[in-house]
Amino acid sequence: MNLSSSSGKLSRNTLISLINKSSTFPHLAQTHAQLILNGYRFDISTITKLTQKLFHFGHTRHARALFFTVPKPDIFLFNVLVRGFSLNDSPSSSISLYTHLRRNTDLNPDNFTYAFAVAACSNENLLMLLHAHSIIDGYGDNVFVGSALVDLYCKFSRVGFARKVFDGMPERDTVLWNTMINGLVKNCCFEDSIQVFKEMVTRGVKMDSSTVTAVLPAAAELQEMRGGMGIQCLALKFGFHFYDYVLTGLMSLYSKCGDVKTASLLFGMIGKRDLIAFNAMISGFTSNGETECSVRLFRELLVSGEKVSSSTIVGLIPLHSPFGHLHLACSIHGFCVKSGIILNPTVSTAFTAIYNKLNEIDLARRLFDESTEKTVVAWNAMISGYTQNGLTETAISLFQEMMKTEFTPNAVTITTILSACAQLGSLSFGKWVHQLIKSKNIEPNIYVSTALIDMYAKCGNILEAWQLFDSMSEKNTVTWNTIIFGYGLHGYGHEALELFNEMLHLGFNPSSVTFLSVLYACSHAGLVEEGEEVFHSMVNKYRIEPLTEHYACMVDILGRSGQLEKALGFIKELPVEPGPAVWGTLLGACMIHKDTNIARLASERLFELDPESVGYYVLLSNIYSTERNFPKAASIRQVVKKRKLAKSPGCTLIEVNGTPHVFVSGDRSHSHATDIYAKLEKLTGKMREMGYQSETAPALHDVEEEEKELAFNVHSEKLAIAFGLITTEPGTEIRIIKNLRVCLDCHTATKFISKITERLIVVRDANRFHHFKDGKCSCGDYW
DNA sequence: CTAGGGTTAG
Repeated sequence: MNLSSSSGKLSRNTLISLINKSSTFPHLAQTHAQLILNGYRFDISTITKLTQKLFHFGHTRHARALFFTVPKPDIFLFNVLVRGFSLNDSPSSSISLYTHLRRNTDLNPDNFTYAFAVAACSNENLLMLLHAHSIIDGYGDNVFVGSALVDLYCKFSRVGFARKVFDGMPERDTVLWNTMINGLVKNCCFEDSIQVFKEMVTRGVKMDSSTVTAVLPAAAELQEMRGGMGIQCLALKFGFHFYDYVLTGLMSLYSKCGDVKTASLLFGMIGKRDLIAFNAMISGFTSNGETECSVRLFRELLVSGEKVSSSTIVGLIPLHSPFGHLHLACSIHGFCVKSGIILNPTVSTAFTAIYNKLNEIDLARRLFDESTEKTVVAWNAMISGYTQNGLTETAISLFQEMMKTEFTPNAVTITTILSACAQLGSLSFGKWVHQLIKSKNIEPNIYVSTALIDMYAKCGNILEAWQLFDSMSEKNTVTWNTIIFGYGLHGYGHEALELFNEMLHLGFNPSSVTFLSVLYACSHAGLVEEGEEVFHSMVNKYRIEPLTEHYACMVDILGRSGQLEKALGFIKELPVEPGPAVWGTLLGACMIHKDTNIARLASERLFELDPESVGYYVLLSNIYSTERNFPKAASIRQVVKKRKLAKSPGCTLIEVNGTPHVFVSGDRSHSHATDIYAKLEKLTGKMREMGYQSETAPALHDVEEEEKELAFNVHSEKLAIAFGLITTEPGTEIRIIKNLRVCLDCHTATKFISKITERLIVVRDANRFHHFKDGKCSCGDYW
């Protein structure tokens, strides 16, 4: 059509319709010319429409120029401009225009102005200022303004403010509810978002598919299948059309909750599957162990020519599969390198984590060292890798290296390092970390507190552990498990049982580990009936299937109390094949009660099941020694020698003024060696006067003394105690850590020493804690 | 609507 040739005047409506129909910028420019020719260049409604369309085509500069030709713009035109700038990546222009409007015109901003200007805020202060203005001008109650405020406060992570605005609104429409739910989800307040959603449903507010799309990720994140299905049912009831977005959200929910079957069904229903849908499905398959499916889907994605994102890669890494996926992880890694996919910190950390889980620490470390862009998360992954693999010293030194960088440890770092600390038993370092938490203002969340409790318990300070536990406002099952285990570790069986009952009373769900901790506590305190009762309730009431560890604990409880036949009967009736842990426990019990027949039976099974382990050989040879069958005992030791099975040497650690000192059996290398031996000699004299005799009976457990001739050697434990006595003030408590179990002689000797020197001596051996005080030990000679 | 690191376990 040729507009310029038309002779008659065009009406305003015709022009507006022409503007609306313009599909390209040149077309629109032509319409603009028509508009001028027809005398509408100052007609504000026509100009406004034109401005809107200009913004639509992204011609911000033209729109701005046009605006300044209008002599007396009205508030509507201003609003279009404020909105237009902010939609076209120029939110600062929106704000300047708003300022101009307030300062230089007589116009009053309206609800649209505020809604649009709020959306253009680039920082929190500005937002608050506009919030205040809107209230002053009487638009504080407007839903449009309210929605914008809620949205922006959430974007600046000010969930509390957003919530205040939301709660204060006298009327709320669907968009406002959606905005609130969406904002909460984006800020990881999943419970709250579901709460708001439920309130919305209860109040009968009309939902739409955006509501569903917004709330589904929260259900998925909480792995709340029931909640998620409720949402789905509601959506069905309200008869929504299941848009691809909703389907993707639902699929992702099922995928995260482990129902990949339903997820893949939904995946098939999605009309146009985008990358996000693929990623969710791939990661669902992977975390469910169906790695072939995820790889297949990944191939499909590659073939379709779609781009692959870093989420795709992270979703492919079989982080949650148990073991044996090293090959897969390596090939995905190889694929990334080959196809030039940049390992961003997230992807790189995911690889580090899987290598750590597969005990491929060196591979993980190489990746960590190579990554140019380290993050706190990467440091944490590496430190936790060392901790999980028992390399506690390396973990701590890497942590110290991190402290020298610009990275500050966060709650996760602290949790990990506390776990390392607990393994190591270093109370002084643990206390230092505790101080660090306070001084660096690290968020004392449940992980940190639980790790602290564990650290104090394992480093010997059960009182501090209890006080921390007692002061915690929020506890979970793991927290309870930790304190129960701690009490068991220190031999306080009755207290552990009391805590267990309190936990149940408060409605916490006991886990498999809970029962392990309780049974463990029973075995350390000789609570046979209680142990049997707990085991029974675990199986029959709580329907928790016992693991080998639970069985071993039961064997320990029965065996220690002398009911060896009963223990053997228990083993024979096990529904599973008993492993070395079970037989080993029985063997240990035989040692205490000197039952050579059952011991022989147990050790035969052990030599079959676990020929590499030395401890059992030592135990059996000790049993023969008890029977004074020395040739047999010696021949067993020969087997150990022949097979070059090394037994870890006994050593003991003591910290004095924060410095660790390590002693081995018969150690003379220490700079204070002369003083230490002199002190021991003096003590032994006093002990003899009080009735002490060296215990000649063989060691009960896997202790230091291996050969008869080593009997002259002083065990590392006594050396450490003597050193502690001469280097600390009288009355100071002495804490030592042994890598093996305490032998009978040392146990008796330590009791005497605690009496003579009036010291509290706390010993952590390979198995538990002993508190020696006034000639008695907290274990009641039952260990 | 998709993605990385953390606490308990004879």
